[in-house]
Amino acid sequence: MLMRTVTVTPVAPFDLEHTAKHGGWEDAAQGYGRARFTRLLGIDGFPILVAVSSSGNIEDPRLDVTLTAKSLSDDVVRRSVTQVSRLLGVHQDLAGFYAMASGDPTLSSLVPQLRGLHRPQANSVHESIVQSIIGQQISANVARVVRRLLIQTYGATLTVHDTVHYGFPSPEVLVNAGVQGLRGVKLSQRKAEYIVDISRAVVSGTFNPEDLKMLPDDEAVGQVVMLRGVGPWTAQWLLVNALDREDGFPSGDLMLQKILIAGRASLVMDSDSALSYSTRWSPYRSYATTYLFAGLRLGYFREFGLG
DNA sequence: TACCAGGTAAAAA
DNA sequence: TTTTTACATGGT
Repeated sequence: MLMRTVTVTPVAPFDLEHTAKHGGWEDAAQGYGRARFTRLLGIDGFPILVAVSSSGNIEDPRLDVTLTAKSLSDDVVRRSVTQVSRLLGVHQDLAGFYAMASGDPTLSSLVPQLRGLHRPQANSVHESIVQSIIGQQISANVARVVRRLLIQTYGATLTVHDTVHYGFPSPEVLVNAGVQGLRGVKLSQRKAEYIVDISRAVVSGTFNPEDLKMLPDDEAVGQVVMLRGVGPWTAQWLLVNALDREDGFPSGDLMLQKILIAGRASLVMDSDSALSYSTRWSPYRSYATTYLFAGLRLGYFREFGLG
């Protein structure tokens, strides 16, 4: 087993714990513990374990990225570092969002507590779509159980220091697992069909998910909702979680609607009124979304019965 | 026991 | 065109 360490300098301010622990979905393929972010990547189909720790501070951040794999060419190292930089959103400039948030009644007290939180990005567009389909209509806790089962059943593995690390299953593996295989990890018949169909389209080249990154927001949404199993909620989360757009807003999200009600003591909130309310945060709505959910995980809305 | 949860597609009206 | 309904399952 080989190891290499590379230093990455994020755009300040950057807080690794906030970004890796509170910024996105929990996931059996990646996680934060002992002041380190770990993730198993697949580069050219070979598993690469990535571990990231902070060696600077929030205002002068530096990240030590350690790669572990059976072989590590310079090219693999370079691509792995590029990928993990994307995962942690190190290039994102928070200044515009912070300026907007300082004058906003809902965000002004929350945002300083999360200073340095960047928006984590999914490992791939395909992975983000699959994660979202799993999460449709079920609670975050149930979704976590299903995701862990899927990843530990079908993901690639790499054992380092007697610890087994899991990667997220590739489209090929999900096609081979088939609908029956996915039902076995507690997915519904319908969600299993969605995931197999979309994965098959990726494998066959009918659908090239990474091409969405080159499209404007509305065109990317228009393309992805044509997939069976992907609706507006999934498409909007994709803008935030995988396409690295600054102004996505999943207005149909029930939990987000509840957060908005809590923040403004409003009586009712549906998708349209949530979208209407959110325009005050434009063009930084992806940041607002990420910060609100991070606040939720930290118990910031507990007084309103949330979290 | 019932009901809800970071929705969606398909059927029914 | 708009309104229901089925879907799976862990937590409360």
